[in-house]
Amino acid sequence: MDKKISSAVIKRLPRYYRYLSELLDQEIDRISSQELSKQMNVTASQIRQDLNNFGGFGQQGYGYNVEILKGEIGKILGLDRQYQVIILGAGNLGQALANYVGFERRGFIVSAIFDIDKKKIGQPVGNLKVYDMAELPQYVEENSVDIAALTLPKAKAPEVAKELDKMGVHAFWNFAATDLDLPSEAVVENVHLAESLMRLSYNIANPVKK
Amino acid sequence: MDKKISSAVIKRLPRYYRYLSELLDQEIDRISSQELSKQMNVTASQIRQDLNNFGGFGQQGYGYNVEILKGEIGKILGLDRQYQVIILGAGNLGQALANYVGFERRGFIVSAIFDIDKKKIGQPVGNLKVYDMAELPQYVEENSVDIAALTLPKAKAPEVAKELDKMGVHAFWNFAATDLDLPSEAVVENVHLAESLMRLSYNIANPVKK
DNA sequence: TAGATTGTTAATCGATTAACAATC
DNA sequence: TAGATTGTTAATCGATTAACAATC
Repeated sequence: MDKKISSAVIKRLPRYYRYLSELLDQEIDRISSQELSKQMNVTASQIRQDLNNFGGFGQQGYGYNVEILKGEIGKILGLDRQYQVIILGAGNLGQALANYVGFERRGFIVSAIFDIDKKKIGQPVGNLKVYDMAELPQYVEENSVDIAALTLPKAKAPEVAKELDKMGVHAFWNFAATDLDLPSEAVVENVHLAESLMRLSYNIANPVKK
Repeated sequence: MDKKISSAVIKRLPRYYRYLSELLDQEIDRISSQELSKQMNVTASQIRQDLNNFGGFGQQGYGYNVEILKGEIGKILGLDRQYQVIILGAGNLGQALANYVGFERRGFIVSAIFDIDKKKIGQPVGNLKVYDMAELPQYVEENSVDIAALTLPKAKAPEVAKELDKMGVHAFWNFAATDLDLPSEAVVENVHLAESLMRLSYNIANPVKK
């Protein structure tokens, strides 16, 4: 019965969540769709439509309670639980992700980082040690793993993802410059930095004319 | 006269570019929209519509020449020139970006990295040294800077961006978890990793039902 | 109660897909 | 020439915006 939520809506939810968090930090406890729309540069109509995909969180004549709304969006986004994350590839980016404490605060716990490079194996990264990629199957068997972050070369990423999927890890945060091509149950969120940079260069090369 | 290209199209261009690069690596020199559509999992119609925003790059009865098409998309994306990039914030992410050689290959040259932390200033990052943020105005004056990558805390990012904009740097690759709010001529490409992770968790928490 | 603002339906706008004539 | 495939118009689909009755 639940009607499918469009991906356009889902893309916007984290931004609502961010703005609500900031309002809460400022100890603002209620907000109208109109006021929020001004701050976020979207239409009030869109905010109300988006939120009403999930239920009526507001109150006529009053607006939305910031704390409650933040909580509801958090639940929708699945932020009311913890996720165990492993990182595949201990290069610069993998290490940066491992060291980023912000993720931990939001419930994404990096529990291990793997590499194939003998020079890296055993080295410390944050308060972890780099594991040998060869130990991956055993690790996944013995530990609960919710998300695999792929920060390895594009040539390796699809096969490692496929193996992980077979081992029972079905959610991927993919930083490799390639598509993963996994069975449809798998969940993939791509972060293609090179593509992001190309969009930036497009907008530099093609300025909007006045 | 040029009709405005929708951002949906622009978002797809880098992916076309990536697939064409791979075809070229495989020494495939022609491809039809239908064959490409199969590989990329999009409709052939969409590919032809997208490309025809920019001109007729194909040939009836033949398809598209891979090398020529890649070159044309590269030009559209502004990849036929070099960009001087500076990085603001020498944390884990800033260092990872500075060390990532892939960008250099595509014409994005990281020429300097800045931080405010005395312990980091002067330290080597790749083959650069971390500059004192206080030297930023002088650096920008004396060197050409096309893009500023912002990998600093969200509390600092908007003000640093505003200063850079005033100094004449108008393109921002923003990794800080905040919106920048700059004059409309400025070009901003956001990479909000926390939001990306939330979309992943949404899709874990709300599996598509069969 | 009067005023404010939501929730929701209807109207508009834009993007995607389908179809096919043009043409290599 | 015949076959293939583009470029482009038309049809469909979906997302955004507008409007307003419901209601706090």
